Amino acid sequence: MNLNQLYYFKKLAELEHYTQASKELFITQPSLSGSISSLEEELGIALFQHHGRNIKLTKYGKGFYQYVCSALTELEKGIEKAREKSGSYGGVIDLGCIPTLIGDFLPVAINDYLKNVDSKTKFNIFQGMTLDVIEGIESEKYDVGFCSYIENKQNLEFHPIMAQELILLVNNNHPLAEKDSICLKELSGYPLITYRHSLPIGKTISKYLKTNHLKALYAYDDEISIGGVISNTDSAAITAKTPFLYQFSHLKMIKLDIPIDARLIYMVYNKDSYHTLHVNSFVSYVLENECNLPL
Amino acid sequence: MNLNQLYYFKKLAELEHYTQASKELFITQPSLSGSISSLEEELGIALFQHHGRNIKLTKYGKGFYQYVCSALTELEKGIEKAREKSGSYGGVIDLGCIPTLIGDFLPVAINDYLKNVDSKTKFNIFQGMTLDVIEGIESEKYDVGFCSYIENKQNLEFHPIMAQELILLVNNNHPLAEKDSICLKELSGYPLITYRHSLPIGKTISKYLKTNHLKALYAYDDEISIGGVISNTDSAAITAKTPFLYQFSHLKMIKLDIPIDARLIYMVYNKDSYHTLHVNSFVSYVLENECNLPL
DNA sequence: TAAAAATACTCCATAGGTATTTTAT
DNA sequence: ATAAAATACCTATGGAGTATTTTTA
Repeated sequence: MNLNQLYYFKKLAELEHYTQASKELFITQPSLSGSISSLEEELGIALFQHHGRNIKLTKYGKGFYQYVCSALTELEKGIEKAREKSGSYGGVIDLGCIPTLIGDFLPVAINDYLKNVDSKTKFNIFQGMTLDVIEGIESEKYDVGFCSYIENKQNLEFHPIMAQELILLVNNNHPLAEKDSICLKELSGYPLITYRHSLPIGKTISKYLKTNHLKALYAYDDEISIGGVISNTDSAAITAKTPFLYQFSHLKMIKLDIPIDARLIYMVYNKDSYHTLHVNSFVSYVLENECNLPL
Repeated sequence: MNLNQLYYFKKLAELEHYTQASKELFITQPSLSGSISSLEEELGIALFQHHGRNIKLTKYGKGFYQYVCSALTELEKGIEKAREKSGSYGGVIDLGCIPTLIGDFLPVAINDYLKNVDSKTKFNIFQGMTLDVIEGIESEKYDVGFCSYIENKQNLEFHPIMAQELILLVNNNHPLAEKDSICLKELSGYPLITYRHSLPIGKTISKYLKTNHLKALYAYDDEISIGGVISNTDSAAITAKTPFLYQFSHLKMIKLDIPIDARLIYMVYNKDSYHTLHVNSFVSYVLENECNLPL
């Protein structure tokens, strides 16, 4: 038995006419006849019967037809899914991304790619914390991730794509609100909040605070939470400068003496995973055109 | 693409080891390697990737695997169903049968066939009125039917297989209960019931009653209904003598002057339909061994 | 070095083609 | 006479084989 026999059988079952079916199948009538004969022989049962000079499906052919249809449909779905990942255009790319890039870097990168490289590519975007993104990359749920750096991941390839400036955030009533820039050591005595310590950015900030003997409340996951708190308390926050913060009025962003490359965001992918041409193409494009690194 | 490639892919996806898979598939490792390569090429996507000297399914291979599995499962179900109808033994035969033979003729015929010809045959028995049986034969729902004769069915082949004696049925209190045999014309004046006129047996009986200027209530579908009525009224009934009547006590069966072959029951099948070897074998067996006709 | 997969090539089975015959309208 | 399917025969593609090389643990 082979796949063509099944396609031939399906068509013949629908038309109940060898000559007609053979035309639609782009084979000759004797070829179709032989193909069906050998299928019937292999099954040990007549799928078609003669009614005068014409043919009709038998009871058994009708039964077999149902199974063949669903088998072929299922197979074709599989082929289509596989092909939509490849093909010369129109691939599918699954992206994992931390919140801070979702509204800013990522749509720009994707739009540029669609405009300049392949407008038929479909992007599935999943949002999550860095650890979620990394897990998705390792499990191959995502093709490419955008997140912080994580150590001891030999199978992952990290490429820095942008630096986020770390700033001091206060509301307009805060005693430091007058300043445009400030040193970390001047913060001593002011209540400070920042990201949860389990996040890479929390760890990074913690490093700078410790060398300056500063304490802080490490409790937040993202800039929106931090912005909300700062709007309504007299705490100050160390946070990444992102467009999310612009939604709050009455906030003041103050430059800090933290190196511009202290907080880097990376594009990451699994070195051991197979990637489609589309994925590779997107990765290359981002590396060459969308990186925004200091110096 | 061909079916073997799919079977090969499935096995390789499960074992993730070419040499091992090729053994289980009874082909050589290079053959398997080539087969999978061409499948990957046709799909335009890598289904497996290298991990050192071993291989692993890719994300895309995993997706494709799901579809291939269900397609192959579906196909195999179809093949199995088709083969179970044929095969050298163990076929399936669908029978339609009127109630009067269900408990008597049919189980005997089937048991004899299972004992003497093919013990692996499976019989699906469906009960219905003659017209239901005929409809099932015409629609190929049934392979073989047992029922009365119906006219103007050129595509159906009827073979008489038994005669049922038509008798007068009364209860023990009936004035005629003393008699062992009686002529139809002696029934004038007694209330009579019999089968519904829409049934073939009702038509047959009606013919004999009319030639003797007798009237009757044509209202019943089967012998059990008739037996029940006769047990509890002082009507008499013209009915077929069947084992169903033995469940009633206090009933008397009286011979009538109706020819023994007035009521014939037929085996019927569709001349235009394809029949498996098993069906043909059963039909022949019944004709040769289970017929019980007068003279 | 040994185990695994890929490559190079060879061969034959068979899918599909052409020409023709058989069957039924 | 004609339309439909089956049969007979032929050809060429490609599926599977053997022998060998490449890769990597």
